[in-house]
Formats: sequence, C-alpha cells, structure tokens
Amino acid sequence: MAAAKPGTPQNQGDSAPYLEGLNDEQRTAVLTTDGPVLMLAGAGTGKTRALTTRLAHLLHTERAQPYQILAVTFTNKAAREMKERIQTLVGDSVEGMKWLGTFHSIAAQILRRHAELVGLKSSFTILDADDQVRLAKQVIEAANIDEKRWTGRGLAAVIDGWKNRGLVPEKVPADEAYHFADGKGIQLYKAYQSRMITLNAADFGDLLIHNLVIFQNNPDVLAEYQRRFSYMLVDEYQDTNVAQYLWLRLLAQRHKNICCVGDDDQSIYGWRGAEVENILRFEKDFPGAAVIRLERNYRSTPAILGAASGLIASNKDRLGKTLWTESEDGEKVRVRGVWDGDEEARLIGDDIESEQSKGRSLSDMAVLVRASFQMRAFEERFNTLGLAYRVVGGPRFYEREENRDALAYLRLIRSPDNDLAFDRIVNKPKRGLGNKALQVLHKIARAQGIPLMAASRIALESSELHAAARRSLLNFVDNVDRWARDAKDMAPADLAELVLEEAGYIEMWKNSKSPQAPGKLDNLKELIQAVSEFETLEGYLDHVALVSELNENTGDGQIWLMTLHAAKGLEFPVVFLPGWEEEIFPSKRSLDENGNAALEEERRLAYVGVTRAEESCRISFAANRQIYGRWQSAMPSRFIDELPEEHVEVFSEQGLYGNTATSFSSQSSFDNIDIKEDAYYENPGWKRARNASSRGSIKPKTIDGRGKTLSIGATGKSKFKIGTRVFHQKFGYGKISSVEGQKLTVNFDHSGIKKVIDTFVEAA
DNA sequence: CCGGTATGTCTTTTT
DNA sequence: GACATACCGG
Repeated sequence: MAAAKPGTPQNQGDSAPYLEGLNDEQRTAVLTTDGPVLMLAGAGTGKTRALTTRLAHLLHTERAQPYQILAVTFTNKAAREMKERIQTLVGDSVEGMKWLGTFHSIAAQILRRHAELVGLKSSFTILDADDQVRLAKQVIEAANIDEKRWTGRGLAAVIDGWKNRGLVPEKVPADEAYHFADGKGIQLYKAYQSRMITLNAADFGDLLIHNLVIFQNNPDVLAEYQRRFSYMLVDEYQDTNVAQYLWLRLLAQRHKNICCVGDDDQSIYGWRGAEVENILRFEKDFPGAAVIRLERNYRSTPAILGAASGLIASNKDRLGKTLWTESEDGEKVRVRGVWDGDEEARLIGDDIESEQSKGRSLSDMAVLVRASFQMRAFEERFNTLGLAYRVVGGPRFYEREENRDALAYLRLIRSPDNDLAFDRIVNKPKRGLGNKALQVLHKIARAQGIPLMAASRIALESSELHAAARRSLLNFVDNVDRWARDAKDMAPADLAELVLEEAGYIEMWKNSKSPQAPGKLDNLKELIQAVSEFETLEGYLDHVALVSELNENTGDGQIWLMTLHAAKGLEFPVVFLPGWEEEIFPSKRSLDENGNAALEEERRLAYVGVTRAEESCRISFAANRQIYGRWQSAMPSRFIDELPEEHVEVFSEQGLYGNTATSFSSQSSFDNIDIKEDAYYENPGWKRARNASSRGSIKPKTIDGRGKTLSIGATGKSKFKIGTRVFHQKFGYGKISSVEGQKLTVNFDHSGIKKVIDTFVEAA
C-alpha cells in the first residue's frame, strides 16, 4: 500500500455547519482546497457527501464563483444528484454552476461555442450509437469492402476505440491500421469523419476529440477556459478514458486545483475505454498531489465488507485500501448452490417473499446480474408470484424504434440537412419510396454534394422517378416544409403530435397487428409528454441527444432488478447475486477477449456487487443453465472460491459443490437457522433439487476455520474413472473422458461434451 | 416494392 | 430461444 500523504488542510479552523458530522478524512478532503487532490474513496465511505461538501465549501468561502467551478460526472443522474445535494447545502447559488454536468454535455457546450474551428456549424447534431453504426456501414459500402467480413458495427467499435484514446485519424499508429479491413482502417476512419462534417454531426467520441483539437490548435481558446476554471472536480475518475484524461489535464494546467475522486477497485468500464491507469498514475501527473483515503465504511456489515475485501485482494495493481466499519456483526454472506436457473429464480423469489413477510419493503431488495439475458428468469418468476419489480437500464426509451422515428421527424423539420433522419423516415410509414427511389436521391445528392431534401427537390423536376413515386415524394417534401413553418409558432409538443398524426405515423401503428403496437403508441404519447416540458423544439432535441432515459419513475415498493454495472453507486439492505458460475461470471467472452486484465475487471465487478449490500448478501450458482435455448452445465465461479470462508455460510445440498463429509466441518449450523426464515428447505424447489440429485442428506453447512477460502470447485476425489458410462438428469447417457477432482468431462451421446460435477451423474 | 422465410448473432453501457 | 438482418420470390 502506498503511503497516504494527506495534504495540509487550509483554513483548518473553519467551523461552518456543513462540516459537522464529517469524519477526519472527509473533512480533510473538503478543506484541502488548493492544489491537486486525489480522493480515494472506497465503497460506502461517504464519497458523495465529501465531494458535495467540498463544492459547497468552495462557494461558501467564496474561493470561487459558481461559474468558475468545473464539476464533471459520467452520468446525467450523478450530475443531477450532485446538484441537488449542493443545493441543500448552499441554496440557489447552485443555479450559477453552469459547468456542472457530464463530460459529454460540457464538451458539447464548449464545442457549440467554437464549432467553426473544426469545420462544424454550431447547430451540429449529436449522433447516437445507432446512427454511428449506420454511418459506418455506409462508409464501408462506399469503399467497396466486403460487408460480410467487416461490419459497420465493427468499424464503429474500432473508431470508437481510437476516439476513446484521443486519436484523430492522423495520429493512429500505422501498425494498428491492419486490425481492420486489411489496412484500410485509418482510411475508413478519415472517410467517416469527413462524412460527419458534411452531415454537420458529431458522435459522442467527437465531442471530446473536437475539444482536444480546438484546445491544441487555439491556445487563446484554451487559455480562456484554463483561466475560467479555477477549481475542478471529477467524479468516478477510475472510469475516465484517455481522451477525457487529456481534456482534464489541459484544462487544469493553469490553476492546478483539480480534485479527482474515485476507487480503482470499482473500475468496471475498461471495455468502454476506461483506463484504470489514469487513477494509478495521478501522483505522477500532478506532482505534489495530496492523496486522501476514505476507508471508513458506513454501509455494510463486517461480514459483507470482509467477504468483499477478501475477494478483491486477488487483484494486482491496486492502490490498496483497507475498509473498516464499526457496525454490528450481521449475518454472513450466504452462498447457495442450486440445480438450475429456474430453481435459482424460484428460491430467490421465495426469499424475497419471506423477507417481505417480515416487514421488509420490496424496494429494499435488489437482484444484480452479470448480463441482462439473466433477468428474464427473474421477471418471469416475479410475474407468477405477483411481485412488483423494476428493471433498471433495460431497453432505453430513446433507443426504441418508434421514438427514434418520431425524433427523426422532428430533427428533419428542425434541420432539413439531416440526411440520417431523412433516410430513416422518408418511407416510414410506407409511401412507395423504396430502395430504388432512394438510390436515385442518393445519386443526385452525392453528385452535387447536397443534402437529400435538396436532392429530392431536384428529382421532382426530373423524370428519374416514376409518376407514383414522384407524387408521393412531392407530398412528403411539401409536408416537411409546411411543418417547418408550423414549427415557428407552435408549442413543440403540439407540433410533435400534429406531425406524427399527419405523417400517418400514428395510423401506421394503429393498423399494425403486431402485439407490440399498443405499447409503441403508449411510448409515443409519453414522448409527446416529454416534449411538452420544453419551450422550444431546439431545446428538446438538444436535451434528448445527451440523455437516453426519461426521468425515472420512483421504485417504491418494487424489487430492483439490474445489471451489476447499473448498480454501481447504489446500495440496498438485501442484495441477491445470482449466476456466479464460470463462463457467466466471470464472463467467458470477456476473458477470451482480454485475458487477465478482463479477469481482474470481472473481479472488480464482483466486488462492486457484494459491496452494494448493507445487511444481507446472497450469492448463488446453478449447476445447469439454459443459455440461448441450450442446456449448459456450469461450474461454480472461481470468485466463490475466493471468498474468505470466515465470512461466508454455505447453504446448499451437499452434492453440489462436491465435498465429502470429511472436507467439511462436521459442525452443522442447521440448528441455528430459523426455520421460518429459511422455509425454502421444505418448498417444492428444494424438494425437487433433492430428488433430482437423488443423493443423501441436505443440510446447510458452515465452513469452519480450516483453510482460508472456500473450496467449492474441484476439491475431493471422484469415485468415477475415465471411460465409465454415466447417466445425467438433463444430458442423458455418456462416457467420462477425463476426471479432475470432482469435475468430470463427459461426452454425452446427445448433448455433446460437457463438464459436470460428479454428484450429478450416476453410473449407468 | 413488399412480405415471406433463412441465416446469424447473441456481454457489460453512458453519453 | 428470440430477434434482427438478409435474401429471395411473388
């Protein structure tokens, strides 16, 4: 562990009321206002409190005016929360903090002011991920590259990767060109960028890249912002990518009052370009930086904290923290092995009902999964039980087909040059303007270097289109023109309604016999409702570009269901962590792509999961699971083995983790368990598991102090030998091809080769 | 031009 | 198993 080097708190004597109740470290973090500060804040250590108080302190002591503070977060939600909490501390002067927001929204603000310096107009549109892929695809098509091999999606990902690293096409290392389309990667990147300029558009990565270019080429502009931002604060610093890091470093050069807050153990966005390196390197980047560690945890019980700490200790390259708590001992972390995914959902459902019957609110409980496909089993189970639940993160509102279509209409009305919008809705609903007509328009547009709307007008004058197509296109163009006039003196919500109605778009869904149609109509109503909160169409479209969700409805009385990623920053009294199986968690795909770095990131994800829990943390794994419609056998996650056994209690039928009686404690904690609480031992699911395994006694076990971590995986010896024919409940008959501890590799007659635990097969 | 079937894909996700 | 895209036949 690196030695902590707390900075000298300036103004130590300050005794403003907002400082009350802070612990020493938090207080130091608030009062060390000048110079670079790295605040290493472990999970549940009151980070947000320290950070908002710090901002309040800067304002209160008039070290800075609200508009001189740059405060960046990653999500809109985090920005909103920060604003609200500062407001409770300093009141309305928070309104002056116009530089409080996400990286992207602040970069967009700056770019709008200087757009012409990179060849854009300040009215540029911001493209979302879907548009990016579409555009990338067009670029590939135009370059005559095999679209089967090199997809738009792939190109968009490569370009995104470069942008995350702050690389404009000219700066991409030559040897990286070969990663895509036989060396054409950079050329395609260039083509993509010039297409963006023609469209007067910027994607999310561009917002930052353009900022960097502007700052580097225009020292006067950079100096202006450097002067302005006398204090800077960055939340979730461990999630910054290189581009964001460069941006921050440029802006901080003058005053050097930059405070970065983060936790290297919670860096879980590496796959999106985040560099943990940024936080590990902070003291080198900013010599003389004060490093303040927040290590007192106010959230979880000692067992939960102990389990999490033990788990994360397997990672190398950590700055190192020792979390501690004064809270009372609570229950140990529970690990439960079950037969299959259905049973897992059933048992968790039962647990939730039993907690509920003890008076716990549903909104105090959360199910956190590795990947969203795991959610379905729980949704189904909750539905049959009649339990209210709420999915966080699911399909995003503005990414839904109908909403994107509606937005395309509005965007086209606002900027007729928006070819992407034109493409999207010119034939939606069907107007008889299919591929052929579109090809004509594209040809004209490309030949003359004009937008598709303008090309349409020319096509109408020519005879290149059939009469029917021409009539239809004329009608469409006239409509768009008329709506653009209407837009000038109509409330945006009224306009949206009028347009969708007159375009026949509402009608299209009303006539649709798709089972999803009613839901889509509801979404359109919601969208119009959302528009009505804005006074101008521009205001609305600008807002939408940087926000993917509607304002969240509160989750009172509903179980939370979300991915581990979505859970970062949240906390719940009871947390369920299902699906702790090899290949799912850690995710095989992730490991295949990024090896050990990915494994460490998966482990951090596990750490994030466990540390969300305040009182009760319940991990589970299933021996069999249906993935993509196929049954797969699964081994318990290595992360389960890494949990320190003193903090863990295993509830499972004996066979599941393959231990013989001797490798377990003979001391059973069964007698200590409140039967009402753990009624699942008598419920149908449990009985089924018992019958299915058709083996021995089922008792919960406590692990005693022999050995340091759990050994649920491959301990014990199997009684089976290579070559033995066996029978498995789900996979049928097969022959053993290898034995490793109690893991068997079996070649099943009908299900192929699988790894199974020996207690799940019997000699045939 | 449209609507049907075949084929391929399937983390994590904010902006 | 579900969904999206792609291609083919009417």
